[in-house]
Amino acid sequence: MPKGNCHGQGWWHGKFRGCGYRLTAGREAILDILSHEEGHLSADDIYIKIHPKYPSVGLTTVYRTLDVLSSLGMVYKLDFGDGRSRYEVAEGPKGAHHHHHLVCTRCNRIIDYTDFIDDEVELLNRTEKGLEKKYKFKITNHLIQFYGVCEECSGKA
Amino acid sequence: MPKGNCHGQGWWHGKFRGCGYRLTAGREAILDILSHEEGHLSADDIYIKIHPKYPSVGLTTVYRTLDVLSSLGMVYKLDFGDGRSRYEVAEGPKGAHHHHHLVCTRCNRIIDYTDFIDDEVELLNRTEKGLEKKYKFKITNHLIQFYGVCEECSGKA
DNA sequence: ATTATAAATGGAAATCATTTCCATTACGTG
DNA sequence: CACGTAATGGAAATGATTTCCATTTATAAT
Repeated sequence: MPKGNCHGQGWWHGKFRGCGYRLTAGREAILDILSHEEGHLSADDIYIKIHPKYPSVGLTTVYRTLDVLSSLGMVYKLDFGDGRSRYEVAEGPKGAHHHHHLVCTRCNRIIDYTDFIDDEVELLNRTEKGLEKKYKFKITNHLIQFYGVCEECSGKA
Repeated sequence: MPKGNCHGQGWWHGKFRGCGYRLTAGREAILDILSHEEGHLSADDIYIKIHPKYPSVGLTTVYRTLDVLSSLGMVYKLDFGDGRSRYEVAEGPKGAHHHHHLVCTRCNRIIDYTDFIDDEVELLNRTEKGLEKKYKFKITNHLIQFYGVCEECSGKA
């Protein structure tokens, strides 16, 4: 039983079982890495991190699991323009705080920010309601990213 | 001289030349397609559309040109999660109207919307200013997308 | 106009993330 | 404990994008 786990095993377990998925060792390992590691991991990053402890978990399984997690809404699949998908745990019941991303187009560094999030979310909710009505579109999620040049890179001119 | 061209050749020309790029036939053809075609074209879409008229322009050149256009900020490179990049002309001096995207996660249809854009942009500008100061990050661009299920797909249940 | 030079090109081959295939294994119900 | 189905791993396939390199072309200088 991992300590400091901000999600609570019960949640994963319930979500999986409820949708007819089985909670295997590999899947737990992947979720565990995602919720304990900082940053925005690619499938390969996760594979590498898991491998020492679970050498039997293959890259294919990592991809498959990330798909499942993503379709369950437990994980967000992100694109920062570097040619590979990146994943991060979604906010669970007691989960991570809502945040958005600043993407440096020079060095590809990602900064998570939570500033102004309340205003953003408030506006987004309003916008979502309006869009849902107008386009008869059921909105489940949103993405906001700002692109630009980070402090280090702008120093380097 | 294309008619109804909402960008004006002068702009492209100036932007290219000013940055030391040469304005070749292939590059013009690509920009032309992008500014006259509806939708969010992939590199291959563009290649196919150009090919009948410019059979000598290769796919490699399409990719290269899109990179240049993208780095000049004349074209946005977008990811809608279907495994290929999509491109659209950025707003030029007299260019296309600012809009964001609704992405259907079932059928991958994209809806452009301009509703609520003014409020969004107002908030974004405020947020950008705050973020720039706090993170010493020079913001050049932003991305907003909503994900969900479109009318047709929710009918199909 | 002519030429020199560096940029741009196309086509084939290479790369690399992701998916597919399929025979084997393991979960969880009965 | 046995069964049926979901899950697995590893190799091979796929498909978008990039790289290579010999050839062509746009542009600035003559």
